[in-house]
Amino acid sequence: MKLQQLRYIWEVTRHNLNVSATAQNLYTSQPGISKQIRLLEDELGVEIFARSGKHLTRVTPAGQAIIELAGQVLRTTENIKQVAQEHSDERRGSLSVATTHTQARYALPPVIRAFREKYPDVALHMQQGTPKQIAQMVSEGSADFAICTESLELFSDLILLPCYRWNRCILVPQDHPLAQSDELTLETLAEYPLVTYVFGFTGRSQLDDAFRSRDLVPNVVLTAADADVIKTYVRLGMGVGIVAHMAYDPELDNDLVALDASHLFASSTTKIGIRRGTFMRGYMYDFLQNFADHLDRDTVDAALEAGPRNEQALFGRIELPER
Amino acid sequence: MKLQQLRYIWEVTRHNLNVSATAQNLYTSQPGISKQIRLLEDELGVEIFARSGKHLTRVTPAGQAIIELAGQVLRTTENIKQVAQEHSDERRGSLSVATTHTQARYALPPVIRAFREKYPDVALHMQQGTPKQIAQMVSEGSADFAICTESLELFSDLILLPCYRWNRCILVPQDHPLAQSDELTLETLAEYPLVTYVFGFTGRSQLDDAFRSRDLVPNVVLTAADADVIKTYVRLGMGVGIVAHMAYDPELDNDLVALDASHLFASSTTKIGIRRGTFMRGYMYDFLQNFADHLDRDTVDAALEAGPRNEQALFGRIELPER
DNA sequence: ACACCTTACGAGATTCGTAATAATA
DNA sequence: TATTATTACGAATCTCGTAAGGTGT
Repeated sequence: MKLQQLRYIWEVTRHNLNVSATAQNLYTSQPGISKQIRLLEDELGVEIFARSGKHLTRVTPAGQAIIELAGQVLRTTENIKQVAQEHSDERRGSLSVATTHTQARYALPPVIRAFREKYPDVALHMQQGTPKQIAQMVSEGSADFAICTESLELFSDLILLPCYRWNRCILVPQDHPLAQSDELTLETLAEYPLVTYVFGFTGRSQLDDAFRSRDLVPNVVLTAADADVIKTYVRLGMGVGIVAHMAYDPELDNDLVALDASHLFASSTTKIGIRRGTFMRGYMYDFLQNFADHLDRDTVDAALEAGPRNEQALFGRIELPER
Repeated sequence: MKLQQLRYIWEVTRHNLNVSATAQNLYTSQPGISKQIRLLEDELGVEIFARSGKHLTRVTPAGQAIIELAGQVLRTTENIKQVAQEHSDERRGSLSVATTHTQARYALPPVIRAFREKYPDVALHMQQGTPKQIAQMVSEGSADFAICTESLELFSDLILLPCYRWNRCILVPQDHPLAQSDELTLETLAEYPLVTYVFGFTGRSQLDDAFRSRDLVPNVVLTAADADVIKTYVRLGMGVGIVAHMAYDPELDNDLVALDASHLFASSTTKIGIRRGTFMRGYMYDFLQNFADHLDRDTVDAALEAGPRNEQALFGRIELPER
């Protein structure tokens, strides 16, 4: 059994059992991978992939379990490398952050700036995606941190660190009737065409819940994945925008009127997801605390050690900052 | 990074940093190991072992962490092999049981016999040792099950499955004054020279506790690791024997008188310790339930899944059999 | 002086890539 | 027919064991 063989079966599975595509992705040859997989199967005495003729069609039950364990092995070897690098040069390394537009655009810039200054030799990667995609990335090990508000709960191998709470504001052009209103209600909102986030993004579910609990059907005429697009269409008079409060910039957006909507919707919590068992570099702790001050090293370690879904016990008492 | 390199650093550590001894044990050459370790250190950019001249003197802090992770990797690869074998032939495999004399001699024989009959193609290994040694073996992965009464709690990576409760009896020659007594007390016992287990063996601590709680100092004139030795010296008139009840065989030991002592000492619990994360073969579940009927597959799985030291929650309500 | 690790070197095995072959959708 | 996995084979690499060389106790 070789580490490469384990990597191959893992990667082939990740590439929908397409050996050719896997080979290209790993900059090696199809026959090389094919052969190593064969050798591993021979050594173990089990078929990992079921073949029909010359195509891999599916993973056998044994393969299922083996690939799972192979993933564990690969992640642990990754940790070994991290440990080694931490001890050889704690200022060098890499950090891969997967996040959504909202975080990348409004919450992360100051954190990233400070991090770059303190750790100029850490290669920083940011990957943008939907909440599900970024959670998947971290779960697979292709990113270190997932930062978003939704979907992280779906992956049981992620540790969740709550960071801050936030709520929404209503955006309208200055000449809009609502611009003058001082007692905003859901009922009023429901009368206007709305422009807000796509489902699955940036606390959209909390928004729907609020309307539903009053038996209202909001008239959402346009949805977008980020606030910048939403603001554009609000400016075009397409409807009333509902965005995260932090997405309103009093200077850049001074052509729009922002009305606080904290009383209309339940607040959302932005969290950071980390793969259980990840080795934490020193600069990772630093990044976390910079993003949310209550996430000091001890708290994070405790969360990483804790069993599945123990966040409540750890964070139930902490007063999260409000944005 | 190669699996062999990880195995080498792990084994060298286990052999007190003696590369030569490790090489002999692994049937390979010293230079081979030396070189692979060097290569790994070069690749990782960290020294794993500290050297003074040409001797390995100790493990570096980085090495400490790396070796720990290497152990994880090796155990996971072991699990991969087990999974493969389970799927290729569920009747073939191996089972390594580490246990003490008392279990091996009095509790295990019927279980072993039944197991051998049902699984003739499973290679069965039994290793005898002190409770600490056998716990260590399982913790290191050189045995699957640790079966004993003491010391298992000391290893936090072991899952403990309580099996049965037992207590002691007093053994005396037929002409001994105590042979007639019908109301045995600790005070009486304390008047006679005693022969019993060595400290750290077979519930010895419960025995000491009982005397101490009455402010008595037992006159222990001889200690042994097993009941057979103890009985031998009881026969020689060396003193009054205190052994596990199951160690008295009415037929073979009919020259001795056994007096029940359950009312004098707290009962002890024999447990099975399994390394957390071990892949369980089908025949392993069978072995467990054969040894203790309440250890069915679901119960065992639940215990293996549970967090550290959750045994109380799982087994608190189960009435353990008494022997 | 002994035990031990490291370096040097050569034989054997392994991996990997190219080219050719076979099978499926 | 186009795509994809397997087989064949040769070149480069790597692993491993023997023998020699230093180093510390």
